[in-house]
Amino acid sequence: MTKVNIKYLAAQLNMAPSTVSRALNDSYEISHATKAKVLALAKKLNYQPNPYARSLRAHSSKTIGVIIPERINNFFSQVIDGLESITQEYGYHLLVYNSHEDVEQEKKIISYLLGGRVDAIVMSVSSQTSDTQHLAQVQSQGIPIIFFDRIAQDIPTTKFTTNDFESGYLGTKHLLEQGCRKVFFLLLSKEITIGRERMKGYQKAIEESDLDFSEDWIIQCHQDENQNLELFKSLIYPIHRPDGIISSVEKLAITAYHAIRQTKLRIPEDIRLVSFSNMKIADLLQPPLTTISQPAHEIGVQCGQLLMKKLIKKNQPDLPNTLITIPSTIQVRTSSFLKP
Amino acid sequence: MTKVNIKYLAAQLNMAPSTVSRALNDSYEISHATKAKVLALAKKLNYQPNPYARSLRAHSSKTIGVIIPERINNFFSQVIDGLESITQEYGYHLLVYNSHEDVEQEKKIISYLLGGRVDAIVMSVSSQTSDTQHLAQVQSQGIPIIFFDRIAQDIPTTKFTTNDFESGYLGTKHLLEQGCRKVFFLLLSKEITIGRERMKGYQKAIEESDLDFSEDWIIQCHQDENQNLELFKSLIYPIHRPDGIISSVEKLAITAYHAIRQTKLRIPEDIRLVSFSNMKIADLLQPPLTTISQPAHEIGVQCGQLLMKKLIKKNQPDLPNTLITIPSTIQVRTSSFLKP
DNA sequence: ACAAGACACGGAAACGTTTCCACAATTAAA
DNA sequence: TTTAATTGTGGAAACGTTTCCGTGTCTTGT
Repeated sequence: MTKVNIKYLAAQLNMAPSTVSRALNDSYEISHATKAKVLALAKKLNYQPNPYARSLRAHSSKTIGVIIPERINNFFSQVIDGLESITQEYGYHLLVYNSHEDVEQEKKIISYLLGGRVDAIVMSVSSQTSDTQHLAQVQSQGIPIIFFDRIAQDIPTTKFTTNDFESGYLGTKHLLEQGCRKVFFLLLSKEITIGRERMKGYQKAIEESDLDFSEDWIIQCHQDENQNLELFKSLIYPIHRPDGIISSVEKLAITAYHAIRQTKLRIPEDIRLVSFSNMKIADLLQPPLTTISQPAHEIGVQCGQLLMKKLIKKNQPDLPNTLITIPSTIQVRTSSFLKP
Repeated sequence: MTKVNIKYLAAQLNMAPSTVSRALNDSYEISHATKAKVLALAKKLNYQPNPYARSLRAHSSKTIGVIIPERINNFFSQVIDGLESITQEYGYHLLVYNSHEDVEQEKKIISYLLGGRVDAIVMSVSSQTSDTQHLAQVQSQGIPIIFFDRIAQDIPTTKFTTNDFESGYLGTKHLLEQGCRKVFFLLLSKEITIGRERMKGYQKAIEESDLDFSEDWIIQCHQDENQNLELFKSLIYPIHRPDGIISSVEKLAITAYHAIRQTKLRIPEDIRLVSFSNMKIADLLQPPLTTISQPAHEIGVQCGQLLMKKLIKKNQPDLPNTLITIPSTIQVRTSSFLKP
């Protein structure tokens, strides 16, 4: 039960701690014989180096902080899986936090992470985040930060998104081609960039059509699911209801399904629906949901690769201030498609 | 850009590092005047204590390791959310790992975690895990470990599960009541405890009936989805196909939906289906899926509470070797229910 | 045979905290 | 007034690594 550390090994072997350390790290200045002895004892006693002593000494924690706005969401889980697939190869660990779409929570997490607990941060900002001062502070401490999906535009670093504008455009275009004359756009929050980009794509598609767009076609939704349900029901009940809906996030599409079902309307006969979503089982829904799905795993992988390149070697340049776009794919299913 | 640490603060204030440290920790032996001065400068220079120096000194990392067999799964995400809701109150951090249902991966993760990187481990074992020697080693190092859902029975510690036996029994009973005469049980792996428990419940329900059970009603599934799909199609194609299926995990139920759809059979008319699942949108499936769903968030919360009680105070007793059961709830939907 | 380098290892400092121990200065008790 | 206790602070050690610097023993070339 006594902790087996380098000093203990050294004492057992009648060697200096420095020699043991070097042997364990396979240093060139240690003879094969000594290395063998050290490694044998280390294995026998099941020596495990203390990561904190190491971190303290090396000023690097081999840990990456990941902040996501919600955990119960396939998209984020896939991104983290992708990220982990890269980072674990290099012996990095993932500290994962859920901001619950709450800026205050986000700030709190960031403040935990300052002070060297992580070597870098990978995050998707909360939908409430407009002021990015707390994020700028991360950079000023010299901690690399990468944004994905929901990015903070004014922080100079690498950001990964999908082709949100284009996808919003294509998704809307698709609805118009199906004969929709009144297409609503479900927006989670004006703050988040992807919402805005997707909305702009939507707006462009609408502008190119001959429909007389009205501002109230863009639905600002709440965080609360029940509020959204009531809102949607009120929107689709009247005679002026939409015949098409494009949802910028999966959660809202789910609620839309519920609302439409409760009002006894039919998808796609009465209302056609398209949603951004990374749901695996979109094809099992009633009816199967037309999705615009993001290459989540790939995003995670690319975040990981970029980060490892930066962290593994010393004196690497800062992460370039660029926006990397990985295209989404639209998968047309029954929810938007009326067979002739 | 020079790191602001305690020594630096002390130099600026013309005090000893020990005084500064005590002031920051609000020690009773420091005067109010000094505390005020120190705190003011610390705030001004945005001092952040180095967590690794602290951990090294205190032999505690304020970090908990979480190991799950898959990330893209609502159940595990909910558990982690519940766990985090407790641990973050106490300033604990979560290091999350995905074992991808692979024992070797699991062992590797465990070995990372030994050596003090985490103060405790919360995990659900992989479906391949039968030998638990690597898990026993964790305890021998004095690191508390808690299992949930998929537990390692022979490790003496607290384990959280749901009433798997009972749920398996009730789910099967429900199918029998719907008139099923041949009910298959989908098993992910014989190794995992919950699979076994659920299966035993199934077996009891079958035994109590007048059906002539055959061992091949229990379907050992693969890890690979496509293999399962082919397997299921071969099982439901012949005339001796089942008229009821109970799936011990969500993933297999999804594949069963696909298989049944591809063979042009109907749920529930031809085959009635029940599954253990924490899917949020079971009611939106075609047809809505009858689920036995676990109180995932609550499991996480209870893991967290137990762990915090153990970790916050010194010299707490070991975690009791008990099995805590939190009941699942069955939600009957169309997939298993034939309206008269 | 002797200087010069290579080789193998030991000693000690450093990373940033916390805490044990010591010690003045002040206050309370005798 | 002397002694004892209290209060506020400083010095230094310790946590477990890694690494800088030093040093002694061998080899090698001249």
